[in-house]
Amino acid sequence: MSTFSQFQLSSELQQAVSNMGFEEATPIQAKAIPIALTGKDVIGQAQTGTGKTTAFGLPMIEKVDRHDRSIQGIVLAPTRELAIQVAEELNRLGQVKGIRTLPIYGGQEISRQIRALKNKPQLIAATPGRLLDHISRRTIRLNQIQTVVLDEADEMLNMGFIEDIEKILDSIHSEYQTLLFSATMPERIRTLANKFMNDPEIVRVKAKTMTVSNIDQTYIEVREKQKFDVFCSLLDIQSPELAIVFGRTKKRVDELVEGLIKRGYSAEGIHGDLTQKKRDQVIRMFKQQRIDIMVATDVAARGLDISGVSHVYNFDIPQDPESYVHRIGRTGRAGKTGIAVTLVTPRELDHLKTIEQVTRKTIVRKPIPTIEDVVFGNKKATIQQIMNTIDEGDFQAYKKSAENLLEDIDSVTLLSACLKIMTKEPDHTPVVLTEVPPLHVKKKKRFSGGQGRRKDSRNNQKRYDDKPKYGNRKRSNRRRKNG
DNA sequence: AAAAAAG
Repeated sequence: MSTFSQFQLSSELQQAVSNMGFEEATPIQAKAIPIALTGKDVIGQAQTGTGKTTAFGLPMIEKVDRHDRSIQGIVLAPTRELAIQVAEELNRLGQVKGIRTLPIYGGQEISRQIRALKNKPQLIAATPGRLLDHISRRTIRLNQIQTVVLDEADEMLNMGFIEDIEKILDSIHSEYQTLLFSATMPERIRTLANKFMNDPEIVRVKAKTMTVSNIDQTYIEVREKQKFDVFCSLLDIQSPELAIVFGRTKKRVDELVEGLIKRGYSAEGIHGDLTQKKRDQVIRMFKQQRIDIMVATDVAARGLDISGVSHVYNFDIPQDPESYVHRIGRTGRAGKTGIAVTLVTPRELDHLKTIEQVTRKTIVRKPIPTIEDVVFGNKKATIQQIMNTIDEGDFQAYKKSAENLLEDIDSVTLLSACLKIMTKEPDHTPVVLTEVPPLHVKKKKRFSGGQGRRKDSRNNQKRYDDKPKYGNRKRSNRRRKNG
């Protein structure tokens, strides 16, 4: 068990760490920080939510020369939200030493960023595309770079950023230290490391500390058409403080938000087709708990660290096990237990088994909640509301009426009536969601008949006639013959 | 097949 005081950190950074309330280092921090402080390149294999930002942030900030007002370190991240979050965290860590970090990402007015750059931040947290833009405009110069961090490198690879990253690294001419963090180590990442890193030391954190240990994982089998109603029942029963709901597509997210609002929940959606302004605003509102449900595509699956997320709902089961781990990792943070519920249609059950195998954790089946469960849940929520009001006090104005009422009616009858009016009836406002096609899980490649894929229209026409997209199984079995 | 990211 390591504490931050064991690291060779300057007193300023020790102060910064204790200001943030950190004492014990997480495993990745314990392993990566001492090595990174010596100036060596580090490859850290760790999931999100393991305290990576601090792991690379402290060594990076330690090296910054505060009297030099040029950019001395960059962090590259796969999504805009992540870049913003990393910048916030680095700003907190660097505050005592007076080191500032600027987030640089697409979708925000570039002129605004250029103005902000005039304030001379020493560190930058960026998405690759916009950083390249700045480099070509010469609004960002990378001739004093001491440290480069590649955060979520495998995700940046998946999103096709590797070329951009190489361009960025090629344009740095100073001598710098590289810290690379990645949950997995595919070949392409190793190649990148070989090409750009200098005898890196690899540190691994066992998959066990993969953050899912303190998350209560369950699933409910539902038919597609029931999903929305079942989901609303869940919300009523569990009354989450702060919940993230994941949908499979952007359209789906929009429809879910609309449906939830129709039923009186306070929800907002976030996905890549919204303006960056809107995205920033939704994240902010959610963090301030001005909305308690955030509906998202996988844009919010990785890395986002929002304190107090009590529940994660997979309205649609995620494509791959890795995405599952990332999504549910948004809850159960900072030592608290989180709750993750996944809605699964019958034909997705196999896929759920695959996820279980990969995460090596049983996902417990729960029955579809009954009306009674919902009524009970609503009653409980009402009682909680009353308790909260009592805690807050400030109901002097009602006491006289209460006393008058109690003269004629006994307290149990009176309170029962109050509970009755306050308790929300299950809402049945019809909400129609566009069905998402059933998840097409990748299977082992089968002998394709040697034809390969043809793109000419004649062939397309034929395929269309032969294999209706969602035809029933018997039919397609009968027709599987030309192998 | 979907999502993300430069405009």
